[in-house]
Amino acid sequence: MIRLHDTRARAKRDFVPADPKRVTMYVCGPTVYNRAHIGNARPAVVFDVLARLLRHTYGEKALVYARNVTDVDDKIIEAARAEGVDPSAVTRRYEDFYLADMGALGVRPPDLAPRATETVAEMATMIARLVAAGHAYEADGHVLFHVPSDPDYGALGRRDREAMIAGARVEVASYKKDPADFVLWKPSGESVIGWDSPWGRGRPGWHIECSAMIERHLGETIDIHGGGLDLIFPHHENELAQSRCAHDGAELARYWVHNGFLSMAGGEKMSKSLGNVVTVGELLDEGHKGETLRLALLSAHYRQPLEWSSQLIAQSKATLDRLYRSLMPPSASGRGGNPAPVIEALADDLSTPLALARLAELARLGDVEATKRAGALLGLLQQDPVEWFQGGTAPTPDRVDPRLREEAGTFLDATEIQLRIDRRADAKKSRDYAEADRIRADLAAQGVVLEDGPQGTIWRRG
RNA sequence: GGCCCGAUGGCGGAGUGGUUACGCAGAGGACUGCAAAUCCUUGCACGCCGGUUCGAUUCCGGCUCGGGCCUCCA
Repeated sequence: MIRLHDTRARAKRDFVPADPKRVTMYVCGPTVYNRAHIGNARPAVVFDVLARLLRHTYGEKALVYARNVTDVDDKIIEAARAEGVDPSAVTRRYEDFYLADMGALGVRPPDLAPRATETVAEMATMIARLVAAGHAYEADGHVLFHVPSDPDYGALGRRDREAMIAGARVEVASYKKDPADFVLWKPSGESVIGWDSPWGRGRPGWHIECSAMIERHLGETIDIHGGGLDLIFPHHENELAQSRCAHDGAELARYWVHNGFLSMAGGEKMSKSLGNVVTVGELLDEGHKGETLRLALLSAHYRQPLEWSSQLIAQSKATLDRLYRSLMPPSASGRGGNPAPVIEALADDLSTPLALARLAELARLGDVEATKRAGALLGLLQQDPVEWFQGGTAPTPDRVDPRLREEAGTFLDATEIQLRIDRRADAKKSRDYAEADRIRADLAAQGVVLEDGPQGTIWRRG
């Protein structure tokens, strides 16, 4: 039995899908106008683990997991204008980057990755339905959702109307009937991306995108809706209201799951507007492996804040070294093969810290089979251990930060390293320890660590 | 101002009404030409003040501190 913390109930609930043969999950994906930062990667990794757990529980084919791509948005329009290119050039580029970055973190592509621009017709249909039902109105070229028409509005974020209006940081547009009303459709000028509609040429508001994509690809009511904590209000609140009002009261999602934030040193939230972000691409270019970053993201429970630091990365690397070492002969005994303790930890609201502790225990026992199977649920430990320790490609000049280029020039390939190990073995045989130590220190300076074992010398990249 | 979340050792992070996981880092030992890795041993914590209780880190109340949201945000 899987238990999940449901934001609406503010409590852990037993997860019971509407149809165990077709479990549906939707997670808000990226707005593609720049590179993803490591904070953006947290939901992708967290819900990837949840998807793996659901597939393990209900069957590989039983889960339909959709993660959208928001490819029409004012920031995209701005970015395209600044570059003097078509918005689609911007969105295609950053969608590709996103998939590559997430792939590096071991995130499997979702079953569906619908784009907003390919779902505009469905959005218009849903908007028209809301207008006809009296939940939305046209004003000054816009179509707005009328919040007072929905008595249940505000249940997800647990806030009442007065609080929302009192706390509003944004000036209320004069054409709104009610200060809380939000945009479903907005007009596009001639030079701006737009679609023809009953309300004139325009483009969709942000919230309606997800509602329409969910309706089209997953249905009126889905099992799990996921995303970052900050999306609860207004994004998910609005999504929920639109969908429920367009679907005769049918709930949009049966469980709402939200991940907490990453912070930078000092505990401050990592965000683009604060400018304290580090992108996944930068971290990879610094030589950190995607799997290390993934483990770092999973080291805290998904609802807890996680402070991102170089120490966290270093510790994650050390942990993976230890885990991978347990998979190598001769420590590998391969007995048992039961990953249940890890799976049980994940089933309890995705407790990755407890799961990782139990994974370490399996590794310590030398239970290779169980360690690998449990690792698969977490998206870890699926490489060949030798590849983990010795893998790495010579950085090419265009990929490397200029500050690192000098070091990059000294990258040693496996053949060269073996040559030096052989030379050191000769030196040791003739008891020339000074020369042996010099070779070892020289390699260490270039990031290659030697270990003398009973089977001879093995090496790894530190 | 309103709403919400959190506070466990040097660090990360579980869990529990009574003996407080685990990992990293630290210390000592074994092993090693010396290291590294590994193994063994080991020190270190439940924000503050009350209450309930035989007993509270755990339950309740208050406080302090930190974080998030309040229509850009994962």
